[in-house]
Amino acid sequence: MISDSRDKKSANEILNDFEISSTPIRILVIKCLQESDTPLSLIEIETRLATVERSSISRTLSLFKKQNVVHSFDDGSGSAKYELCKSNKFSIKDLHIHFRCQSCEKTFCFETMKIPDIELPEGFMMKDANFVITGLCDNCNRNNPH
Amino acid sequence: MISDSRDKKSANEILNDFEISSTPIRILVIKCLQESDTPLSLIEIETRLATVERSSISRTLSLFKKQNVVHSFDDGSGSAKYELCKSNKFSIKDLHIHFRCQSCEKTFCFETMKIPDIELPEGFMMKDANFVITGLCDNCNRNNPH
DNA sequence: CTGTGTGCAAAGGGTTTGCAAGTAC
DNA sequence: GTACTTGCAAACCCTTTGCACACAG
Repeated sequence: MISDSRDKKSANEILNDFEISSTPIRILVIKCLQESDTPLSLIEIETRLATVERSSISRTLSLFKKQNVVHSFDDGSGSAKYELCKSNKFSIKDLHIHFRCQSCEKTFCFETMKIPDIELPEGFMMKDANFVITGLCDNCNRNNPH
Repeated sequence: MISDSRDKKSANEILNDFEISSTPIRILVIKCLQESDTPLSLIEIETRLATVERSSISRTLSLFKKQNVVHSFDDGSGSAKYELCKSNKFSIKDLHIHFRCQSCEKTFCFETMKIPDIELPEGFMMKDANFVITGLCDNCNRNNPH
């Protein structure tokens, strides 16, 4: 399976690790995210998993989010995007920059580009951050010269 | 008027500058944004301008956005926030970091903190960016010690 | 038998749009 | 009179929820 070369764990292993009982839909959702090269929205997952009800995916994602199996962020497209977490413990240090192409609408993870350290004003406390750059991706930039 | 000390121009002057015809609603929306110390959502503007229809504000904001009178960004609250632009020409260099407090739900502009320069992968082109930090603001942090 | 998981339909929140009446030049 | 503005109602998009059935332990 393609995904296994990249994300070592099987869907079942992930569910075990996070102490979530294994069900067909949960496995499908994890595999779907593993096999995608970009973060996906609820509806994109639904499209890929044609047999599964949107509400079931929604509930699955809520559960995954609560348990830190997935991380969600808002890429400005109008719908939240979901990606598998690398760790089962949330850390600001793991957050990376995302890029959304205005032309092909794909959202890219720049996993090596961590969100820069920001010195907040006195008293402010950072809990989470979302840094999304929009523009043209490599491919669209070449095909749509301005 | 309070706002005029901060944003030198009157609503009418702004409309003139951007070559948008002056109407009562447009003036109200600009004043509302000038008088607010935080960016506002469509619904927050509607609440402050009790007499004006939501759809009219929506159309006004669309027009303002197109003409670069206002800038909109997504703070993760579920509704887009609008703030007046400092310049009538959009520039990535003017973009600054926003902070949303999870407790009081206020969104702050950190105008002095520009969005850091990011070196994108080969071929990618930045057109816009949205960097929102969430957490606790000074005030809520003090009142809700964890 | 009891928990949990799922599908369906409906509701919800935020925003935009069609249309017709109102206004300005 | 023509073009632009506005208000109202309805539509729209994305997501969640209520409920009843199905299924596993």
